[in-house]
Amino acid sequence: MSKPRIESPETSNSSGNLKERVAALLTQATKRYLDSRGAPPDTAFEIHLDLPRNTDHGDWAANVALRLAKPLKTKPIEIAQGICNQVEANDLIETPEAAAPGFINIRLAASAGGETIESILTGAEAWGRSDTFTGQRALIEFVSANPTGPLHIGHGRNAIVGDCIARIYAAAGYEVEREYYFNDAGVQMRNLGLSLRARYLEACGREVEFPEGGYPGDYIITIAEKLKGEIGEVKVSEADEALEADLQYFNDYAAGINTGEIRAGLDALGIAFDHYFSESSLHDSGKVERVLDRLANAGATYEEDGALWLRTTDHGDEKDRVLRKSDGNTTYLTPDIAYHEDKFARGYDRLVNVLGADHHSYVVRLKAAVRALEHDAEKLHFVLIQMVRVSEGGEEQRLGKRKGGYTTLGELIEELGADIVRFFYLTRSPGSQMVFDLDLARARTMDNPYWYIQYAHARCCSLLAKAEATRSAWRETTAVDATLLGAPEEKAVIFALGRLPGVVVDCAQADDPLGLVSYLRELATTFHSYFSAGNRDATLRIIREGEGELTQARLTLIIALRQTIANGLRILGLTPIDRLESRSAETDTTDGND
RNA sequence: GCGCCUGUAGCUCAGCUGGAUAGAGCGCACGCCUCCGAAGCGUGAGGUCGCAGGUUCGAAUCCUGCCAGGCGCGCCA
Repeated sequence: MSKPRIESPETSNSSGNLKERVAALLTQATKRYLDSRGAPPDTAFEIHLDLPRNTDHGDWAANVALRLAKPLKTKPIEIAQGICNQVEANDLIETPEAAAPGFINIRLAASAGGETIESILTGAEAWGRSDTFTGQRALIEFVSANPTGPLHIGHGRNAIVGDCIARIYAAAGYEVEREYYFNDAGVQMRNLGLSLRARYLEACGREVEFPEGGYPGDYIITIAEKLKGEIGEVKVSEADEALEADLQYFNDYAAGINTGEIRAGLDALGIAFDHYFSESSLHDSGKVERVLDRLANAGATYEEDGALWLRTTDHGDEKDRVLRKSDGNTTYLTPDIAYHEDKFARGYDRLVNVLGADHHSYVVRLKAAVRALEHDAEKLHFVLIQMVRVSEGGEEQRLGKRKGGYTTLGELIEELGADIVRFFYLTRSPGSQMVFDLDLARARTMDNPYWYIQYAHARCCSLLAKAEATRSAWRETTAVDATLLGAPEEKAVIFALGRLPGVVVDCAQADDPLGLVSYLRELATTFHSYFSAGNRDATLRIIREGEGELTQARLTLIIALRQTIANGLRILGLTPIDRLESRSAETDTTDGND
């Protein structure tokens, strides 16, 4: 049962999301058109608004008429014309035009531009947020790396994408919680303890064989040295019965340090979790056993070869999966099922799991288990994060935790700063493999899209400061005479501003922040273009001496623009910059080649 | 062998719930600062959307089969 949507006329959604309002107008018109020609009342249609490439085609184009041509057995252009005729008088859009082969082209009315700016200024920090998903709760599980070592650049991508999805969900109205899951009961943690034990003994001058499946990275040696510095050379028993107790000690010590580093890294990125959920708690509380019972009662399991199997093939898997091995231990899958049983019991409307693409086979398995438990698997979304490589000086390095040396997330943040790291991770779709271009990320030049967007924001600040400093009289207001903003460049800016709430909702539905990043780049381009138009044509300059009302209107537009860029950046977790440092300060080329 | 992801301009990538001449950034070639920051803007060259079929009024987008790259295929996690 989905909860009813809460209608709240005070949020920016109802007043600010032009796209939704235009779609509503067309929906009404289409219904009236269908009625007028006696079509069956259940005739299905959908209003889909596209951004046309060609500005002659207006601000939006709808293709309903083309889609209705077949069911109505009518020429699409006739349907388009019919729908256009049914659009009721309004102050939002100009009269729509039917265009061959059957598009409906929509152009915003000039007054809608004024409305957009007013929505932004009255919305202020809330502009861009909407109530589309208000009343719904979402749980975003991400990172979930075990504390067996520092976070690497792959985890970084997961962390940033997960956090941004959470932020975008929140902006689209969801009540969001972030969760980090630890597999702290498995062999990975045991291997960590064994690894530290070996390194500690080495540090004490003993010759030991490094454990199979252990973690060879240098960071374990560092931890071992730290440990030795604290406790000195303590006798470590080699007797089997003593090993487990020792191991627990080494394990806890290493996990403690690694966890601290992981949290510090996430903290540096501005990522905070609402819950840290541990696998061992599922065992302790009996939830693992309970979910096995539930699955058995549902008839989804069977015994074979001394093991307990789950019939995942009933739900599209290629083979059934073992839940409990013949040695009596559960597989890693079982506590994960219990974990998701727990998530569903907590009553979320949407569950998002952000995980590495190398775990994709897990998706079918887990969804099968969720279905077997009779939960709505549609609520469970997976975002698969593809591999990250780093390129520097034209060379690529491939990174793997088990191979030892690699770039950690911490090193990346230290060198570039949290915001640039965050931004660069977002410039590719999560499902595409990405090459993190270190040279470009370092560059404080026009090539770097991060600075390009920040420059647009800084330029707005600079203009407003200039207006303050000169005698151009203007006042902060939420009202604007949009008829003064009729230049094509101005209309382009206004229209672009109005898209923010819709972009955010689209990103939420796609579980992909890239659309918002692209939007901000386009918005920056639109503004830079407008600004530069003033260089060609002085009448388009924003601050015009002696033209108070015009300057007033243009500066109000700039305030709305600054607000929109700032809000877009903040939704992504980035901090808008008011003033860019002069470039000459860092012209000396630093070479890190020695 | 099977499954998932990817293949779009020289390079890195958008677009892929089908729509009007296929986009951006970088690189390349030109042009624009007595003037609100040129960290910018404008113009141009550059593409058989991996290949071959199919569905459709219409396919980069959907379906099928190939080809290439990545990842994963355990009573490991």
